[in-house]
Amino acid sequence: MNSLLESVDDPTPLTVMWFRQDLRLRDNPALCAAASSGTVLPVYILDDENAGAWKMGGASRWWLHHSLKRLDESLDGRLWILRGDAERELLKLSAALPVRKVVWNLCYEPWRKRRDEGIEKALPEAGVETETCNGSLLREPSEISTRTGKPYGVFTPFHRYLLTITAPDRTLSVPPKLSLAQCTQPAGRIDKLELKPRIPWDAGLKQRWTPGEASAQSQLRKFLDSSAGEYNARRDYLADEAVSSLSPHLHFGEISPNQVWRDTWSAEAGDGGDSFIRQLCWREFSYHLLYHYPDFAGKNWKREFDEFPWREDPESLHRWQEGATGVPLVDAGMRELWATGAMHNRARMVTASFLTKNLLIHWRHGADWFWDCLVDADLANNSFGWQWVAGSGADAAPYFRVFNPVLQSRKFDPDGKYLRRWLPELSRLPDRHIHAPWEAGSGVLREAGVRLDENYPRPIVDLRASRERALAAWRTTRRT
DNA sequence: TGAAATGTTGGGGCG
DNA sequence: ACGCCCCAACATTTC
Repeated sequence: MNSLLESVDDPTPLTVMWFRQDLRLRDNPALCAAASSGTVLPVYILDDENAGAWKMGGASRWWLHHSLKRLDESLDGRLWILRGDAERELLKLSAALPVRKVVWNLCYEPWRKRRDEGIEKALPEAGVETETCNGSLLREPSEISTRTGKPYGVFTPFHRYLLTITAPDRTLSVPPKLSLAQCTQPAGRIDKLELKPRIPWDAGLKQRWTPGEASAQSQLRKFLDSSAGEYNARRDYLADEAVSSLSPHLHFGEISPNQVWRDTWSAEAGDGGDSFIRQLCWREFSYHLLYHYPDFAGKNWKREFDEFPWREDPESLHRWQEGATGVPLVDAGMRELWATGAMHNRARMVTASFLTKNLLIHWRHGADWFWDCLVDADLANNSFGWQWVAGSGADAAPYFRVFNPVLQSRKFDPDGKYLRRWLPELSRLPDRHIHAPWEAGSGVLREAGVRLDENYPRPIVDLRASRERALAAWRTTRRT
């Protein structure tokens, strides 16, 4: 605390801009609100104490490290870094500095909502004002309901409604003229959060991603200028780079969904644009559900799945995690995840279907692994996606919709480009056989240098038999 | 934002 | 020329 006090050389009342999932200056309503009330002290608090089971995973921490560095640079090195229980830290800060007010954009994870409610009481009791804004969603989940006043449980009407209330555009908040507080912390304070991995496994992440607001802006620009028009037609093709790759930027709030929405409409990208906007609406939908059903991240939304006979099978789970199931598309996806911290959406669906249906392993195990590996790990989206595939979620795929990873592979990676990128041991197999090496003749395999069970495994489950097993399991718990 | 089983149709080979 | 069979191609149903 002494270092805090010493750094104060100015008694001007301060407004704290508490950065959370909004690591940007552009279109940041809370930052604008803070700037308009005077001298701003920008603060970030790494609060692992309140996150519980949802403490940020390894890949996300890597991203956060770099994003904080960029944000700090854009704030002339004035970003104030704290760590620990946010309420305690804010109270300490307010006691040490002349803080008049704390402003932030809302978050919607149950643990954050609970914590923030406490802070909204505690700060005023300590004589500090608070103000909250909406900076992470198109619309506040609390403002949206069906005609009967209940939360939406089906995507299509939710989507339709969102289009009517949000189109044609929304105003972006203007980047403020910031008057930053004249106090600084010692250098190296971001490094001290120890967000970067101790053993350097982050080479692939570095190569794939550039965290930060500037990168988010150029990524959106690039997407809208080059591939948005073809997004609808090409987004499912695994080897194409037709997707926006904005998910981690959106998750950390390096760009606002509001701006993405607006810029996409103005780009007039036809059905490619519509289709992309629709994805943005899926994001809103998962936040809507998490907000209204705080159990959504941990529990089956459809309660009949509580009796589903999931298998405990650590060995198979491990093979799935490391991309050694013997099913090329599943392994390619899992290796992409491990190497880059992200996975093509089509591959997410296929790998998740394989885990929950062919392997009959609980979606929570899959969600936990993704949570740790994804740079875009997002409680709302990740939980929603897993429950959607597993069939236990709101407006989910019906359980019997089992993906056949070989057919998906042939359809969405016809020339095996994606498979070859992630499975070099199979790269010499001809297109015809790369999707299912165990079905290739021994001559073909020899020619390509593939030795089953030696340099590439046979499938750990029979696809047809495991599909039948899953359907049988589902029939035992089904309520009609 | 499925896959597989089952049903239907129509062209072509062939006795 | 005709009926029959095969089977690809497409449509429908079921899980």
